[in-house]
Amino acid sequence: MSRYNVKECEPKWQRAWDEAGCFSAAEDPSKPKYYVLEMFPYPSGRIHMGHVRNYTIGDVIARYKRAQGFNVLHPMGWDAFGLPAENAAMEKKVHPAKWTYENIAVMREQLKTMGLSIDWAREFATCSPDYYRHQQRMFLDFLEAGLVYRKESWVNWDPVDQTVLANEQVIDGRGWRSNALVEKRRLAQWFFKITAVSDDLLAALEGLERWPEKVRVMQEKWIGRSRGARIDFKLSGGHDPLEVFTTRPDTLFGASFCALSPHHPLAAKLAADNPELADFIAECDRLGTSEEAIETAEKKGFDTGLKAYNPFQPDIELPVYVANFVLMDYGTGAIFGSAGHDQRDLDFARKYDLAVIPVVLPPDADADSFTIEDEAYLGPGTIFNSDFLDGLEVPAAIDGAIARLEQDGSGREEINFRLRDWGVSRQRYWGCPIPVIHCDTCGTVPVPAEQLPVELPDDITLDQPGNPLAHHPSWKYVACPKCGKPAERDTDTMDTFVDSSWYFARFCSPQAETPLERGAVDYWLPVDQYIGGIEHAVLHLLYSRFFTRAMSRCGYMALDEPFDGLFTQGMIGHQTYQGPDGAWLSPAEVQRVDGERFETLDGQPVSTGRVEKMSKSKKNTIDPAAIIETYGADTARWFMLSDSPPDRDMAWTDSGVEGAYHFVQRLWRQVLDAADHLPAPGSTRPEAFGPADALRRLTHKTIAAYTNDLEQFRFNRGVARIHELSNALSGFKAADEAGRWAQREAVESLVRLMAPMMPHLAEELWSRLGHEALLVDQPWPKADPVLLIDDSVTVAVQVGGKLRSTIEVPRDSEDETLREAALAEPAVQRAIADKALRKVIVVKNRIVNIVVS
RNA sequence: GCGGGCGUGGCGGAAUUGGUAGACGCAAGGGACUUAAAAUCCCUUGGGCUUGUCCCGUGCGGGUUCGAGUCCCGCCGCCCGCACCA
Repeated sequence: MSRYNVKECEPKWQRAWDEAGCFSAAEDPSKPKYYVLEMFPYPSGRIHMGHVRNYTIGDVIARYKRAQGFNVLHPMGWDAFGLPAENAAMEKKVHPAKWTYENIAVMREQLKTMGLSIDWAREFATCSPDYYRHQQRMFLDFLEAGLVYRKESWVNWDPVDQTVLANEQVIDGRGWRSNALVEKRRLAQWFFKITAVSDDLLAALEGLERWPEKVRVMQEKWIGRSRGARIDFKLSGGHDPLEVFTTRPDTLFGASFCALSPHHPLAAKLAADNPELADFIAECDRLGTSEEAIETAEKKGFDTGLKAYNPFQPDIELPVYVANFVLMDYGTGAIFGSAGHDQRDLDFARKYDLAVIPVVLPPDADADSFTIEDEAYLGPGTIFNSDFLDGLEVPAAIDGAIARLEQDGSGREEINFRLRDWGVSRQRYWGCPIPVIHCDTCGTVPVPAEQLPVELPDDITLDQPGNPLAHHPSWKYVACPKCGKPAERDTDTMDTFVDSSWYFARFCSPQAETPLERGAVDYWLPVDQYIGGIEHAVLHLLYSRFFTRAMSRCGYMALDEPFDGLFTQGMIGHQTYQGPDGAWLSPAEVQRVDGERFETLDGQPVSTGRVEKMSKSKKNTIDPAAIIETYGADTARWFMLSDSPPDRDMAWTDSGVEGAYHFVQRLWRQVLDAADHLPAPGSTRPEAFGPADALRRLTHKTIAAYTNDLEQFRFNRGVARIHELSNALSGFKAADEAGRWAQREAVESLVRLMAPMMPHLAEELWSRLGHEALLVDQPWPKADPVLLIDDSVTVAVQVGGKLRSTIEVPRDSEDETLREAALAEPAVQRAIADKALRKVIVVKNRIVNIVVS
């Protein structure tokens, strides 16, 4: 028996598709478009299993939509700027550009072996001046539109990577790449004004119906809108009033102190002639922002001696503290403490022996006896101890308090966001240069359009810490474009998340002389289906949403949301192995004998750990290139789609891959066996089908259900249906011409349906079935509705809710017929025995339940 | 602590959205073919026993219903995200 020759067939069909130009996309207003995009890869060196899963899912969708008649755009590119290139440059003494482009070359070839339906003519790398010059152009447009600005601010400084990080890039107080404890520094930085659209970014989340709920919730939390009031507290000692922000103005009558952030300007002012306070502030800074520090930090305060006066109770003196738990970058950097109804305020009040005045009475509590002990009361209730607010429910009291503050002129309603503007300056070489020039006379001057791109110099030295662009002997020295006097370029480069915030739009017209071509983006955008990892739920996906709005404001497009549908795939894990000494072992170093695992080299017993995300440190990675080399791309793709739902984490197993490979070979044999005696393609179908009807029904049911599975990303269910049809075919023997026709229909449908998942095998089988034209150009099969409905159905018969029998009856039999047939079953009679019939529930085509007493 | 998700055989997972629990696959066991192995094909496979179309069974305890993996209430466990946001 012949075997399917993967090594011959896969390259053969890849060439055939390529030569026929199957996947090159062009605008065609007469056809509905469909833009499928997977998150583009960082060129780290080799593709990994996460890529294989990501691009397999995307390719299934792209090929399926194409077969359905959509004009599909499915491009690929490289997120090519970033730190690893600089690190590699330092370690291996190779230029970041060389390292990056060599990696791209390797990964491009690896991706091509997967047989993806990609329009490679649109490929680009973000590190190319042909890409980043347009990014510089847009940066300047944003600057002009007021969406970019420069300011000095406290920033997150990563001492290992020697660069600034955006808030989004600080995870648990550590740099997202280096994992180093982040420090606070004050630097002049460029910012994208993402807060200008906070409200819209939040409100529009609701319209993203084809996004995972989880991602929308994460973005909602990140944007963090809260409604409250900004209130002026008069201060003693002739100071300006203290502004505080609160979401609970209803608790103002419970105020017992005020507290400032250690970074608050007033704190600094007071510290100037109060050394003890200065010491306290310094101590707060030392504690830092690390997770441990925050977790264990006790609430601490320093009494400034100042007094504050609540606008509703101007006669009561409130002490003013500087407190370590008050954040400078939220609200106004100052709070009032309402100890009864905020846990932090309560902890603080107990520690410094301040008043605790409850002002919200829980629904069933008694005003005379209600007290606060160790837990603040945060729930709903009625206001008391609060003058004009007494008797109001909390929401009404909030409104009432705000109204009174506005009336008095001592405060106003305010909406606050957690979201901060996006700091994009990075003190690194391998990124897009920020196209501005600093002139002593003219200040910050944009680089004139005709001087773009500001290109990175090639001759750099990476062996000293800090920014190579700043060290470069000549690069930064230029004449001011305005006055002509000597000036300096900005030596920072943009955060690489800027590069990935608009690449999806650039794919629409990758060769355009302008950043984007209006006709192309209007036709292709938004991306209809975006696919990638959940790890970008906030960062990349939020930045892209901002960028799309910013690009629209600057006239590049007329669109708010870049990604109509989003699918986040799960991670790929593998079992972990450890030797007797606890050292991690790679799967290749482990052998299985009689169900036990041993080290291949020395036969030492191996302990098997849980399935964990593939990582170099645990040595549980599998190189996809090796898998494709051995089994072929179709096997790898099929296994990726087989068992686990695509949004869930999955485990890579040898036996799973082998199972997929066996199925590839089985399909090959099955279709070839059948091909020999099937009627030729194009001959006429006999009138009567008779005995072959069951196969025809299954074929059409499979088409309908499988199509539905693909629409819903239920690939594992689809795979099972292919198995089912294949199983039915292997038990099928054609008795006559009609049978052979049904068989041909089943086989060809099987091949057409599996094509998005296993494109090479399907194409080969299609040609072996006698077809001249490429399968990839064949339309998606349509299910015949008549064949989806069975003539007879199996109805379950229960007695008292327990299954006792099943009956085979004509479809849509009358209730009475079902009832009688059910009662006639011997097993049913036995179950009823001498009990009285109470009632019989009949659900047409489904079930009969006989209730006895 | 807050928010979200999940809990079904040895394993990955199905279950028409309240109607025959365990589709499909993996693993395991048995058999056929073969001098043998590989490959392939066939059969068995949730647990139990009294082998009956019997009993039990979808994390645990209750409830609603003719009927619950699915809905409601209360627990337990795991995973993910956020975390001094006033």
